[in-house]
Amino acid sequence: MALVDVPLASALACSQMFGVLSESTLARLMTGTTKTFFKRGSIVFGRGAPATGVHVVVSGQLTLCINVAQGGGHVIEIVGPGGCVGEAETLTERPHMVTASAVTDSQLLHIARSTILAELDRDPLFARSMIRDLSTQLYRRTSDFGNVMLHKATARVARFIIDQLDAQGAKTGCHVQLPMPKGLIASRLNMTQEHFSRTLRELSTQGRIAVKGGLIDVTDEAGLRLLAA
Amino acid sequence: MALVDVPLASALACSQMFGVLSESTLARLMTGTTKTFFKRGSIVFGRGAPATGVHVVVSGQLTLCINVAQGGGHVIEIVGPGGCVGEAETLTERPHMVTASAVTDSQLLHIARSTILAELDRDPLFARSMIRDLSTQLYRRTSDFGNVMLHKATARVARFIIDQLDAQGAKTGCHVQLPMPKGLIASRLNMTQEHFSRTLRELSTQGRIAVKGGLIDVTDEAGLRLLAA
DNA sequence: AGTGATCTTTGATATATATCAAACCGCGCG
DNA sequence: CGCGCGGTTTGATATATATCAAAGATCACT
Repeated sequence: MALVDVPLASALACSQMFGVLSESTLARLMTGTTKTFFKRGSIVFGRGAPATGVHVVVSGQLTLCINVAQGGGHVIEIVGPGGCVGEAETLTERPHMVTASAVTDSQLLHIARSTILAELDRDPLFARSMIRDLSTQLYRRTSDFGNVMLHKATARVARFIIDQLDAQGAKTGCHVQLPMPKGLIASRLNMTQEHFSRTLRELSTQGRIAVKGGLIDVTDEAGLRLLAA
Repeated sequence: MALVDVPLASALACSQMFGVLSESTLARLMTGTTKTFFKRGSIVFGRGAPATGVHVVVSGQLTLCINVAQGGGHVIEIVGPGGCVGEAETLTERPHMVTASAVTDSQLLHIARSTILAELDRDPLFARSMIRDLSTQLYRRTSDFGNVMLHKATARVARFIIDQLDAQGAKTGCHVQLPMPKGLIASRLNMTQEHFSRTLRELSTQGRIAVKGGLIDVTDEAGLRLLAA
């Protein structure tokens, strides 16, 4: 898979968090920024390691896993292009609690902690951007937490499909492309691969979806949404 | 229970988040701050309601619950004096995802959203404080999430007791006072009251703890810590 | 096209946890 | 003192989910 070598600045500017910043802020941030590349399956940082800074995903996909290295633990988050990982650890000066690994070949940017801290002091707009980012992540994490605690496996799967449907937009009609191997999705939903498989089957015998490999055809969106409630 | 009526400023200054701020910042914040009081069992804000600002706990205890009003849903967080709730929702302008209710009679401070936003723009130190607070919460929430996903009930209970032990300090020796009714703790640990009760019993027949009502005597701390790993 | 490596499905079984129902206890209150 | 009531325990049972084992499918790469 050939990767376009995007210039640093424009790469940064494409991300949620850094997109709104001024030219001069970006310029200063770039000082402490390095391009990094991780092959599919490799580890970006491991649980327990000190946080050296923030990683921005330019292309590819990362998983954040709890407990074990090797991406083997439970997946708690999937991060795609424009996303950002390691903020909380960088800012609290605590070791990483999660292991980040590349699901696919991934191009990242690494912004050193000192650079982040310095810029936070310098540019109020950057601070605001960071605040927005952290708030959003906290909100999302809380939401996920609730989902796992509150709903049964079927509901979690239904919700995941619905979320994907919403995220991938109406452009695909009623089709959803699973963003990664089913095993990882299962883990993200806090269930085993086997259980996930069976749940998918169950949903499809109920006529709500049709599964063709990693492509899911949502045939009864209303019903799914009801299940996901 | 008689509550001391603490002056606004010193109350604010006692909290984690606002303690480090300058006099003038506090003065400006107080402009948008009101004292509020909630009786045991009453609801501070409900899921779905728009976030009007941040609540600071001066005395008492709040639970944050997912899904249902009445404090009946799953407890995801217990907040005591010095703690702060509603930051993420206030800053992302999204409705509350959790219901906050008072476990005991509680004195709170409410800081209006506009005040928060204005001060974030004005005082970089406040912004930094907010960033630290959000990071810490995100880190904690992630940690809790992992705990629930990864560990069995026994381990979660063990960890809870250990955490309480650490939090209440060595001053109490090896005794832990449960901070709230067992049913709520069970919910916080994502299990039923019954299961919690049985787990406690199991731990005590193993000789690791001794339970006397809401008071727990930790007789084998090392063993407990092992279980909690 | 073949071939290994990875991902996925299926089946049988074990286990953790929830649910339902009832008894029990401590405690404020009349 | 006894009464009622929220909180807690206990027991019997049901259910959701994990685990183990093996077969099947898919896909990158030769």
